Amino acid sequence: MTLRILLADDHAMFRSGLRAVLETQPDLECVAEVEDGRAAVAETARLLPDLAILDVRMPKQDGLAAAETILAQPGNTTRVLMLTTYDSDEYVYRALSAGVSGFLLKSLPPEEMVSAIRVAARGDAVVDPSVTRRLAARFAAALAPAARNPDVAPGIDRLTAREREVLLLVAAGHTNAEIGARLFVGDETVKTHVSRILAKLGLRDRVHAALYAYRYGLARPDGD
Amino acid sequence: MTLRILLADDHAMFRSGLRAVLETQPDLECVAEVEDGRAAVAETARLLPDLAILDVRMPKQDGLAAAETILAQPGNTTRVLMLTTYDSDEYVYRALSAGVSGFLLKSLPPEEMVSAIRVAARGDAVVDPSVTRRLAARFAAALAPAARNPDVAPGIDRLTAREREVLLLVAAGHTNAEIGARLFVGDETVKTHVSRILAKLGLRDRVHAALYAYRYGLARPDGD
DNA sequence: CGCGCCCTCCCCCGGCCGGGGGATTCGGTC
DNA sequence: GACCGAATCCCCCGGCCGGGGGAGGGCGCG
Repeated sequence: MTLRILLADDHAMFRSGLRAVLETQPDLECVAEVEDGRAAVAETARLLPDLAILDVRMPKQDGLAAAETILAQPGNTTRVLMLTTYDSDEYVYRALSAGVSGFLLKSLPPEEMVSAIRVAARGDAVVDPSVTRRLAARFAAALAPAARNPDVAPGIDRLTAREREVLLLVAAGHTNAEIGARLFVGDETVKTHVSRILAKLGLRDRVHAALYAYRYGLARPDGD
Repeated sequence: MTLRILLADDHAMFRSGLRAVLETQPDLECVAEVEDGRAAVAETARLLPDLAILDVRMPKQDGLAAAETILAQPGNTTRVLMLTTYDSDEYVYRALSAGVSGFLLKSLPPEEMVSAIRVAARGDAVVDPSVTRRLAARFAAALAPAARNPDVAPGIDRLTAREREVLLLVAAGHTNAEIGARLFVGDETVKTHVSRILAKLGLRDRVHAALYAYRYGLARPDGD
């Protein structure tokens, strides 16, 4: 089974270079090359590739916006790998929020690029080490205040780790299908999680679940 | 300049295997081997290695606690690489909060282990793809609100007084029928109001309407 | 008066949601 | 090995929800 890949970058030189790298691998097939974000979205919808490799900077629509559009499609199965020349905090946060499967620098050696593509295609995520470092620091900083939160949410300890994860996504306003796509599981599974959450916390529906999360500071309304 | 490394794992077999891998690299030197967390902390303090490779599960004190102790030392210069057999969310969060430079599965191929060691030693971070995936999901759900901007509710002025009233009740978690009962109108009427609210504000469903209300301070999660 | 806006109610319909089952796999525990 | 919890996926079904219509009545304004 070959991996069908879409390539989006405004530099023809870079595209052909990457394409050449892909062609060294018999199981990787480049099904489309586009040079702007809008075309990336359109071609992804048309060809349904397994993976879309998007440059952050592109004309008409940048790669971040394109990634958000693609990953927000109901029933989307295309994973997204973001590429950038220089890393930047905002880009990373926005990309991860959108649910991309990878965030890499263009300076990555070809063989590592290939392995990253395979990782992303199977649903795992790969982030450049220099980016991971700051991500980890940010994560640690944001986790510290959460640890010393006074008002403890009643019954939250009865939830499993996965259920808490789903609860936050519900609170962010996502549908079951979207949550499934973001967590790389079926929407049926998400339904089960949501049902258990509601039962364990004694809540009526997902709106109340969202209120619960906000009331006890587990989530913020502006954190989509 | 050689990298001085401390190895902590309770399985002698694994230690010798990893040590053998390290010895294939002229610039990597294993300065100590220990089999429990307490010894890892003590030897790190004594030998001041550049890198400590800690298994999560160890007798006396686990790798997480050891990492926290080591990294919390004032003036510490030893980076920490965590290893685990099976990944688990809590482990990762706790490890990253402590400030480790890497979190890898023991199943990692030797050559990748070596490259990860170099990444960690230079201060960047490396996280196993399967772990990164869930980390990204968690990040998207919980951390994104870090970069936010408060505003005046856009489009709120386009709502009629009645619609604003309904919006608050939706945000409080009421169903259309409940809102109808409270306002002494039919639930059909409430449906119309809700539809207009969603259309005017460009929102998708009542959950997003609730988020909108909280985000712009129109309502509070604890104010029913 | 005619017009527009708001509130109210109604019908159809497709889709998401939540409850009720059940099933499997995988770890961990006893 | 037996048992249990967690996570994943599956089916059925009734109900709420949201979109797209339509259709009255009240109220203010030119």
